[in-house]
Amino acid sequence: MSQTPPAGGHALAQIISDRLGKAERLRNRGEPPWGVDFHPSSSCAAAAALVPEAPGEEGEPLSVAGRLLALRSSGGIVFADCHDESGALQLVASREGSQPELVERLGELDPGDIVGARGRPFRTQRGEPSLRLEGLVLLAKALRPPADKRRGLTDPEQRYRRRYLDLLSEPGARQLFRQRSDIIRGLRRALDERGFLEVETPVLQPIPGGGDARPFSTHHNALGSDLYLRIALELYLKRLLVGGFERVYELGPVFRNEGVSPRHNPEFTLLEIYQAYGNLASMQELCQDLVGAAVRAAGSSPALESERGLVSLEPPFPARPMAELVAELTGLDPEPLWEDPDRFLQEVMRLGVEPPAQASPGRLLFAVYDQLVEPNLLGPCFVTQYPVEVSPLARLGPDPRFVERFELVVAGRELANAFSELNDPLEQRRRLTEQARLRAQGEEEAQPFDEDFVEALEHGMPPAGGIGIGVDRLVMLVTGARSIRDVLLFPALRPSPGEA
RNA sequence: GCCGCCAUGGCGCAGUGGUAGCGCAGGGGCCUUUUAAGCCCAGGGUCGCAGGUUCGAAUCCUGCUGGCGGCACCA
Repeated sequence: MSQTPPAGGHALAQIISDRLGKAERLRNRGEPPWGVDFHPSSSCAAAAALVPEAPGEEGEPLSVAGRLLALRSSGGIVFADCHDESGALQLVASREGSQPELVERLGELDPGDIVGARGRPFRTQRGEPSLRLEGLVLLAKALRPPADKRRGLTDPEQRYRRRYLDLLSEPGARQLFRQRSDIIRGLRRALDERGFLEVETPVLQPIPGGGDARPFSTHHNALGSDLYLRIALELYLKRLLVGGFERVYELGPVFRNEGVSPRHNPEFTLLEIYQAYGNLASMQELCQDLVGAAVRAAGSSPALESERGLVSLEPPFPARPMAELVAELTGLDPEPLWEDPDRFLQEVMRLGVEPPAQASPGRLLFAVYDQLVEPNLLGPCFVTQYPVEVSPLARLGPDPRFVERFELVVAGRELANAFSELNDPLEQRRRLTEQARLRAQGEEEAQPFDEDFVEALEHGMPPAGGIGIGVDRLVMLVTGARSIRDVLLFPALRPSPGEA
């Protein structure tokens, strides 16, 4: 390994080469730059708390481990900021207070290096909690420098592509992902307390059902069959209701072969819950409870600043039929138009709404709601009475044009989707047959027919309530994140040219 | 998939037609209490990629790649 920097080379190449040289010199001295064990007795934050108040006084010896993010050498004294997950502690080596060798060794380390340090806690003249070094061991030499110490990593591409650098240089990033974990744990705890069983169903499915979305496809070599990554959890969880489990949920990734945006990632985390002998009312209550659990777990206030304005997540959330919201917010009353689809279509187009391919009254109503009402609905609001045409898995309501379904809308976004589940196998067969017909006509998002699922219903599924919650969007809402990429550790990006 | 904006040393930025500059980081040196330490010295990029216009392009044009935002689809 050459120790001479390349003449006229790239700055980064020079840095790496220089650091490699340092690593090599350490190795030659019998100090391996990687792979040494070290077990700190204390976290940096805990050590800082043990520092005596009086200047000049020293505490009992202890050890910490972490990454050096700044080194300041001033002649015979060297300061280094050691960071671990808990916080930071300043390491100090001075000719009068430590072995001279330690001053030397600390001084030749680089920002980014991970070290183990032993010493006595004390306070510097300026009052900074510090550790007077009595021992120092390099645990991992960093060959590349950390991000800019002043500004951190501001290029969003780099933040997402090399998340570890973002986490390292932005304390807020780590905090956000800790909140995400807290929220997910809060949801699980709330469900566990209510007697729900967490299950795992296939990610690879022969028929990707339960939602309207285009799937990713793959192939199983040994089986010689095509498989799809699941777009929803619904049909397998309902099979479990047939099987006698009465309260089940699954929280995990689903995959949709669709566009990427600040609110969409091709893989995202979905929570689906099914409760035998539940209905729409029990799902509303559960939904409110879970949103509340998420807010509490995140340590957030129920009064949240969203892109659309201030939102209060204090229950209860009001419930409003879709047709009522449309009439109120667009002035278009769907009721008198229901028997006159042609006029309905005209009125819809007059509002500037892109009409659906199949212009039935229900689809027209949904189009107006979807394009004009939902995006402007601050909420929280349970939007109820969805047209049957757009809800092939939900039970009909008293008015057979509509199903017993709600979506929870907050700040113009769907946060949850719930039904009284359809358990009539004959009706389900008709609805899925209709979906298959639309699919054959080229509607790629219509649901494929799943004979095995219908057969399961023919064995008898108890009446049930079910709900799906977009976990990433819930996390965004309660943490105030603007982009879904901010709440996903490794969001979807195109492969960079170098790794394509 | 469509539209708009962006792309300069490791990081953050300036430079809108005459052959690139600043701060941080990195290298050498001074300094025993610093904490965005300070001071001195030297170094590093041909300006995302490929073409084109021009006597001459980081700077104008075209295409491509990547990112961001919006639309479409959806959660």
